Amino acid sequence: MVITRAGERTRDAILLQAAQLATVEGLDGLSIGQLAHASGMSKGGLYAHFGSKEELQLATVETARGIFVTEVVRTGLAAPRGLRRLLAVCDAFLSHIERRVFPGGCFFVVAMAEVGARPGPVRAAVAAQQRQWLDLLERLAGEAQALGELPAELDPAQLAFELEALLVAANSLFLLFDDQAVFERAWSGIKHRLGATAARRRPITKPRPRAG
Amino acid sequence: MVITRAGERTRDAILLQAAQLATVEGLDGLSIGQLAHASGMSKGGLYAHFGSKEELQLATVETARGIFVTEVVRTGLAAPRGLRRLLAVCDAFLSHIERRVFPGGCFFVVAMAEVGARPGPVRAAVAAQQRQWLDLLERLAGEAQALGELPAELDPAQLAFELEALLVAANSLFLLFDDQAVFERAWSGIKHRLGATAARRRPITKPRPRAG
DNA sequence: CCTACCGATCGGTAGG
DNA sequence: CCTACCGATCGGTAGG
Repeated sequence: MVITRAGERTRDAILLQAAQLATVEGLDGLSIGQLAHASGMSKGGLYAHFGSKEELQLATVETARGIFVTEVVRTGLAAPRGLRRLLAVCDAFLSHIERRVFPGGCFFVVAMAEVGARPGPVRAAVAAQQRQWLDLLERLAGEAQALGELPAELDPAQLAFELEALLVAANSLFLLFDDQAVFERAWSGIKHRLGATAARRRPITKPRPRAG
Repeated sequence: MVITRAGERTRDAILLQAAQLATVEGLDGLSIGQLAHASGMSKGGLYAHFGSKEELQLATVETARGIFVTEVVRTGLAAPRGLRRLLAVCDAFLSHIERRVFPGGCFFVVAMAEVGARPGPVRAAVAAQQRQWLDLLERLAGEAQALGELPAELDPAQLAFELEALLVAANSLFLLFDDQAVFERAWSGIKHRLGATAARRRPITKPRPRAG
């Protein structure tokens, strides 16, 4: 099978739409017909790219992972190694929520809640991403420790759990209450836990308006 | 309209089913036909109790709130006022997850993720419950403070945010990874944050097996 | 990538 | 509380 460059671009555009829509409608609530319409295609056209809804969901998770890596991981890793890098990753996470990179907040928070109780390939894909994310936080905590910027008796895995908890809480309560104050709460908790005094960068891009 | 006792019991049974199912399928994924079948009724029979799907969803949120109050709030409030009561509420929350009172974990975590980006009556109902829950944690933190069991300079609202974050993270990661170790992580974070040394009660009821 | 179609199920209603 | 039905949409397929 020959995959043309145009075909790839179409596929990418569909999956970008899918990742965005899934944070509002859910990975299951997102229907093929709805996605086809949003992409300006026919349903049949979509099935030329994805053989089944589950295949589409898996490709959507993979696309969301790519966006997450670009927006959060790479942005954070640009900071100098150690405590600053750990803080920068947390900052980048909060920033991508505040800027509404996904209209419904963190893609993986929505996905976790949706497939958490439904074993299968989609849950496995979401779990793998979450595992990598927690491992990254743990590794960065360990590096900060190695540089003497965090107490040696801290458990990096425990720290990763607590940072993840604060970040996700900010995401969920921001969406539910539409109140930016939760970012201050999360950041305050993170600083307190890490014994740091760093200030958050302000988002550069303006937050996108909520879809009516 | 006369509401018979039998009618009330039927309604309660339907809503209990709905609350349980919604934690797996979602409030939207839960269909009227599916719920009718699970309740041993016809679809038409369900519409005798609820005029629309949204009405059913609102009644389901209310039922879930009732279960949450019984399982978590009342259980926790039975402990003596102060730090012990705050810890008991957190313990009761973790226990209701561990015992799988809802098959898909905390009802309101699922609901928040689902309706967080979709304004409407259902989101408002979920937000109201969440507001009450955070207020409860804040009030209990304040009481512990008044008794001198927590430092006076702590912000009770900030504390409530952080406790909620740890509890919800335990819920989500427990479901995703099927690993009870997250309860220790959450409890460790809670104790650390509160400067407490309390041990968790072991769940009395055996965890229910996962639905295949 | 399209049109045209399949059976199944969706939320909801009529009439009893 | 039931049966019987409505139009719309679901995931998916055939054939081009």
